[in-house]
Amino acid sequence: MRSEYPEKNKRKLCESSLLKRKRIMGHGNQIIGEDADAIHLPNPMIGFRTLADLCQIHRSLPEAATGPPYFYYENVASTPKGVWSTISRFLYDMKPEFVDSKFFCAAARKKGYVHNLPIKNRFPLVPLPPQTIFGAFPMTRRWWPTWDDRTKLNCLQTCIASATITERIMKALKDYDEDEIPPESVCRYVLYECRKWNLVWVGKKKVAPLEPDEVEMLLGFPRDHTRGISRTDRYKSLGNSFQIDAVAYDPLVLKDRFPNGINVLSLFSGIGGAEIALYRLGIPMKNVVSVEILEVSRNVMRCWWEQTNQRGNLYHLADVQDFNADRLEHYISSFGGFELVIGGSTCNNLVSSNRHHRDGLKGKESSLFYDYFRILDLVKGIMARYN
DNA sequence: GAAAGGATGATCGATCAT
DNA sequence: ATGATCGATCATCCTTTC
Repeated sequence: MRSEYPEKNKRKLCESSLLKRKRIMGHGNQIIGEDADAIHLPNPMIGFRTLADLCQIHRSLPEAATGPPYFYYENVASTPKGVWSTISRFLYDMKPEFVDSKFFCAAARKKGYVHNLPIKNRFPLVPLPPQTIFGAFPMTRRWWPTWDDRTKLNCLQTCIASATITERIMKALKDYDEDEIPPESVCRYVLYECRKWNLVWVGKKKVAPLEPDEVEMLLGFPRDHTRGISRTDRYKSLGNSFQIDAVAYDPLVLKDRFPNGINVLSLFSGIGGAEIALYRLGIPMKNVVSVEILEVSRNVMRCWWEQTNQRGNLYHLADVQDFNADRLEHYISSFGGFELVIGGSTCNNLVSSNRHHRDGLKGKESSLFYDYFRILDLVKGIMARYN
């Protein structure tokens, strides 16, 4: 059992290291020294919950971070050193909230969120999705060996295991009876591959990767949300998206605040995770300006928008880099501003699974974070003028 | 061409052993 | 305290198949 103390100590550590960073920062916001950008990931990764929700305390926001608009930014928790402190510095010195979706569903997904939403009185979406592998896939229980102790899946990625991997596993197990525990080296090998590729037991000594519709379910999307596009694109777009239940935990507070609905600026929308979260929370969307570079993903979201008979307007744009002040002025003057700016920028150059270009925020795709900031800051500026 | 298959380490933190 | 080991990870690139 872990006491409360380590968590608090970590917070203090985190705060003091931020202070240290500020002291060390030279002119022009250049950071000098290694210790400067240390943001520690919490363990367990349950965000501000222990302190805020249970104790009902209220966090104070830096002046520059307060809305309007509300904003919600997401990216992967584990990044090269210094990335989260840079993100935090740009986003008005707000401390990221790190949350693992395994506290909301049967699959892990460790993410960091920077947002200025109130953190009191947050509640999970009901009904809760299955919290364990057996809950999500009851049929696997029949085949699950006792020596595989997994109860949750790891992060759902953009690719699945090839047939050669699952066949190698089957071959490694073929000499052992079903009720026999194989030698330790065999178990280690099989478990290593199962964890790495998120394999589940679908037959006697047989493992398989998840199907696209199973990934949809784990991530909280409607069944067959991504049907109609290639299997490869389904895995890719799902692997790049939100876990709906983990995200929907946060904007519930908007429901009471804006009973008539909100205007949403959704950047890096993908297949519409943010919109689905708001929809499931029962927050009407009056106008959604959605920016997404991939046509397949835009089509998936538009399809969902039409099928669910959304009453609001959906405006789709392709490239965040083309989104300038004139365009924003146009939208803001035509429907009076955005209540929420939401999005998770591309993580390609941040994640460990990228062997070739893990270049941090300098990377070709991940540097689009700066466009998130640029656009958010433009919205703040324009809305301040209107008010 | 589009879709699928298959091979390809490194980083960073947590945990363990010394 | 300090080093060894373990464990997880919103992927890319080239080839093959259709």
